[in-house]
Amino acid sequence: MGRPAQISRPAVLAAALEVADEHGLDAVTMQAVAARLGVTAMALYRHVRSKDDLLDGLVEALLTEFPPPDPGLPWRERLALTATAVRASAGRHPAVFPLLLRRPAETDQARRVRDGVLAALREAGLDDERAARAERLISTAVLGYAASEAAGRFGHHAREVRDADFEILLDVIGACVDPGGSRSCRE
Amino acid sequence: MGRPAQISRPAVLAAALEVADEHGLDAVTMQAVAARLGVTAMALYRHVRSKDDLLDGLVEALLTEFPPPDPGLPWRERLALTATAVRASAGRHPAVFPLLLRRPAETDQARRVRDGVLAALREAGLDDERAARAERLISTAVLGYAASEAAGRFGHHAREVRDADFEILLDVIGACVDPGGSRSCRE
DNA sequence: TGGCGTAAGTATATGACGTACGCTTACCTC
DNA sequence: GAGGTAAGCGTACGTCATATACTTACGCCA
Repeated sequence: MGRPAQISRPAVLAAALEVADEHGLDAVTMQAVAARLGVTAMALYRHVRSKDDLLDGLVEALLTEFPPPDPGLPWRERLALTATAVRASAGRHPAVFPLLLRRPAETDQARRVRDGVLAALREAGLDDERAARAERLISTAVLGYAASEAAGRFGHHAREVRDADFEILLDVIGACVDPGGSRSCRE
Repeated sequence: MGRPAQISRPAVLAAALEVADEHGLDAVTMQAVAARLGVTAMALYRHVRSKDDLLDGLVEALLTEFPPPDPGLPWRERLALTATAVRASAGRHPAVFPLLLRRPAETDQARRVRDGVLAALREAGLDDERAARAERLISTAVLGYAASEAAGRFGHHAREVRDADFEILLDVIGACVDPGGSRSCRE
């Protein structure tokens, strides 16, 4: 019952993401997002609780962008694919990405990604505690790298340099987890 | 000549840091900082160019908090001390710290810290290019860890767990740079 | 002694922002 | 159609950063 909806929560989040991508995070105002949807700012409040809720939703939307890696692949490849997907997401949405590091990350999508990483680590032979620890460190390093890159902390460096940096980061992570690595994070 | 100053740029930054520590980054408004100093908001503009300049100053102030490690110490210890100091700074000022990852970090203090790390890495035997690369990865990992911890991304974990995580991070970094480490970031 | 220049702080105003509250609109079900 | 109800709107308020112009309080020079 009631009047038919012109907008929806996903539409609000999509519009907000567009605004952020085009004009930066500061340009994400209730009025700007509403204008893009052809409604008034107050109309958004039927679909998001507050501006903070909208920003949380943006983070969630970002994490939904990349699919989980094929579970048939070996663990190391799954880790690399996930990390690369995260980095690519940061590249597509540099303005929004830093929010990932500031917010609790206890949403459904965040859990989905984390569980995938945990599964890969357990497959690599780590017990629950060590896998949890490794996941924390790995996601911190990857998020930190992606956020730094998105924020332009490496901005004066060419793309190839940053790609090489990231490869090394993946190598170190892999070597650290791999049972064959001599100085691993497994002891 | 002119009227004697009641406030100064350092005083403004100190007041802003207090506000941030006590009530969070969002509470750092020109009015709140000014009120703490007993002046009007506009008086601050004699000492900071804009609110952004004030926030940049906050980051700078944070980096000034810890002294450079004793140059007589071995490189590995210097790295660990710097990383630990950065982490401690994040612990003291969790609200401000995330700014470090969002801002260019091309200020004097940021350069001072970076140059210290670079010197340690060159002492470890890395050439200029590899040292620069290692510095980027190391500072990203350390900043990322400290920021995550400050933002509460590991919040539900006990202090000892986080301390142990950080130790492992330092170990991995050390092993990666050390000439003796088998899978190092030096090749 | 007194005015002048000048830098510090104030007063006031503006426009953008987030959001509370109450109203209108447009659909659904009887 | 009449009523219920959810969606979107109009209006209003308080807060924010900041521009502009004013006032205050000092050192200097006559």
